[in-house]
Amino acid sequence: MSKLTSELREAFRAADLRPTAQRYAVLEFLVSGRRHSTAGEIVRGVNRTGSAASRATVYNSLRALSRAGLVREVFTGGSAARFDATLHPHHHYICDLCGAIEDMAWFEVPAPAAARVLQGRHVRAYEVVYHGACRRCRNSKSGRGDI
Amino acid sequence: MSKLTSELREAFRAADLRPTAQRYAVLEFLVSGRRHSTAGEIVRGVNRTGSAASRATVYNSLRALSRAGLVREVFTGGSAARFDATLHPHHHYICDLCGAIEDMAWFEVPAPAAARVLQGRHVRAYEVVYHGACRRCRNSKSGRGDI
DNA sequence: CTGAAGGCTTAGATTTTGTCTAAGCTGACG
DNA sequence: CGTCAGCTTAGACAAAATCTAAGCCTTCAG
Repeated sequence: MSKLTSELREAFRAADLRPTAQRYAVLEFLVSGRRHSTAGEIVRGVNRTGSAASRATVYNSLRALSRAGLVREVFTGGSAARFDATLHPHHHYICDLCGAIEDMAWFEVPAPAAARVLQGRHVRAYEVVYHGACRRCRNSKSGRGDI
Repeated sequence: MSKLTSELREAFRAADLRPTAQRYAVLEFLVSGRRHSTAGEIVRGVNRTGSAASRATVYNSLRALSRAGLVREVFTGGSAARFDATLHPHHHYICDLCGAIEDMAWFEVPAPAAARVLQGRHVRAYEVVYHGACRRCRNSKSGRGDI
C-alpha cells in the first residue's frame, strides 16, 4: 500500500467515514490528479485506473467526502460542479467576462476583522474569491472585452 | 417609477447595457427578493410578478448582468447555480453539512497580502467564502461535533 | 469466528438544469 | 419613419444530477 493511500486511510478514520474502495478511488483521483474536475471527469478517471465506480456512487462519495471536509466543491461559473481535494488550500480568481478560473497562492485573512462578522460560527476552511477581467480579456477588449 | 427602479436604470446606463423589461425584472427580483436564488427560482419568480421572461432570456440576462458586474454567481454546493445581486457587497458562510448559505457583513481583506498573489490582475470585486458546520447542524449533531 | 444489521454500491430510469436555433420583435439612432 | 443590431421567444436538445430497488460488504456484538 502506497504512502498516499495510508494517508488517505488515516483521513477516513479521522472523519469517521466508512472506507470503501470506491471512496478511496475518488479521493485519490482528486488528490493526485487534476484539479477542478467535474463529476463526469471523475467517473471516467476512476474507471480508467483499474477501480470501478458507478455514477451514483461517485456522486454519493463526493457528497460524503464533502461533508467530511476532505473535498470541496469549487465555484465554477460553468454548468457542471467541480471538485477539489482540500489538502492544499488556495484562493480563486474568476474572470467575469470569459468565466476562466485561476488558482492563486494561499495567504491568511487576518482574524480580527473576520471574527467580528463570524460571530462565533464554526469555520473549517475559507477562501477568497476575486472577480475581474483577466489579462487575456483586457488585451482583446474593444470597449467591452469580446469574451 | 419606484426609487429602486430608477436606481437600477442608472446601473444599466453605467454598465452600457441595453435596458429591457426582462433584464429589469431579473435584476429587480434579485435585488428586492430572496437571496441566492437559482435560475429556476428566478424564472418562476419573475413570471409571477406580472412580467414575463422565457427561460433562455433569464439565462441570457443573468450572463449579461454578470458580465456587467451587477450580479454574481455564488458558490452553492448544490446542483444548480445561484445568483446574488452585488449592489451591496458581503461575504458568505456555507454549511458543508446542510448546504445553507448565510450572508455576512462586509469587511476588507488587507491589501498587502492579497497584492502579492494577485500579481497585477484586475480586480472589480471580491468576497470571502467560509465553510463549516452551521449552528443548527452543530446542535442537532449526533456525537461528531467538530468534523 | 460467525452471523445479522445497516450502510454502501449498482444500473438504469427519471428529473432537473442549461444550451441552442430559427424566427420575430424592439431599442437606438439618423 | 427606416434600418440595423441586438434581444426575446418557444421548444428541441444535451448534459448533469438524483432516485429506486435489489444485492453486496463493512462492522460489530455474541
